[in-house]
Amino acid sequence: MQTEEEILKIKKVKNTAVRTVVLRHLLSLEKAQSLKDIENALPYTDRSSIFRTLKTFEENKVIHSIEDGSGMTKYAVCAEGCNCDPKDLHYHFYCTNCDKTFCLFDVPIPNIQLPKNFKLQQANMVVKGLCDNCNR
Amino acid sequence: MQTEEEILKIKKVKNTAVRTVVLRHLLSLEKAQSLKDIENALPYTDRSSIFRTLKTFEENKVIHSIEDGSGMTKYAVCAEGCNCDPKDLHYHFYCTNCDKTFCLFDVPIPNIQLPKNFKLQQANMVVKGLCDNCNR
DNA sequence: GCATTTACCGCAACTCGATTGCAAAGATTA
DNA sequence: TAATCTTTGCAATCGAGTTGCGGTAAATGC
Ligand SMILES: [Mn+2]
Ligand SMILES: [Mn+2]
Ligand SMILES: [Zn+2]
Ligand SMILES: [Zn+2]
Repeated sequence: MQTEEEILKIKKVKNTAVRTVVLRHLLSLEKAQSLKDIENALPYTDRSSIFRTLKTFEENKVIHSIEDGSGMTKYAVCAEGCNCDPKDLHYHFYCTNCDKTFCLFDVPIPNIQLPKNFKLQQANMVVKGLCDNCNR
Repeated sequence: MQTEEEILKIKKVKNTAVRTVVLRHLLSLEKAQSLKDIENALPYTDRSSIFRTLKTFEENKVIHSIEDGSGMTKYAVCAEGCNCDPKDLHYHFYCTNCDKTFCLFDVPIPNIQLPKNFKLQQANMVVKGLCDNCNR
């Protein structure tokens, strides 16, 4: 597991206090976080600073965003070597019981046979249901 | 192709003026529509009435909603026989050039091998890229 | 080191899609 | 018809996201 500093260095994002604390927070949780989640967890850091940090992170592929249908965009740290290309596509799971959203890095995404002449650039794949913890 | 009246009858939704015109509008376009799209297209119908109509339609599986990442929820009429179950899952395509979002009913969704003890209920699968019209 | 430029941060205000309270109008039932 | 339930339109509100701006800090040039 890389440290915040290593990640920011690799992705060529300048290290600042806010960026370090936001990235550290995202790394510390397996669950994708919303802006509000982060804001609540880091009460001394301003919302707009967190917001701009997330934008910067996303532009530089430190994190990727997930639209899970909850009304709030969630953010998760990219896997090592991720370039946010089609090859880095993976499912996300949203648990309808515990509200947890996370990356399913280990579930293979099959080839998507788009209609003739369509070009794939990106995807937002959210699978919804019960996580192992809630399905008992 | 079923008429509005037939669809509402099958789905056991009472037929009203607003419902008929909203459903007719959705049926007339192949592209998924946002609340604002519909509002603009039906200037004499109130936004909140359209909003509540869409909620009613969704609850009764007349339509389904799509979070395409554009910031506005889009709505599309369910296919005949659709129950909004996992078996009715299909991809949606969002064209990053022309902003058109639509159902890919003909692209098969492969089995998703969720981790052990996870239960699939629903999914929001949005593939993004260039549609055939924009990819030239 | 010191002045200048650039980037980042915090605060407050604002945008805009979504949602709700409420009363009037319409439909259904007794 | 009278009572009841549903739908509709209007206005207000909510809330996630976004932006303007002035202050602070970091980087750059001399
Ligand atoms: Mn992910
Ligand atoms: Mn669809
Ligand atoms: Zn769960
Ligand atoms: Zn297009």
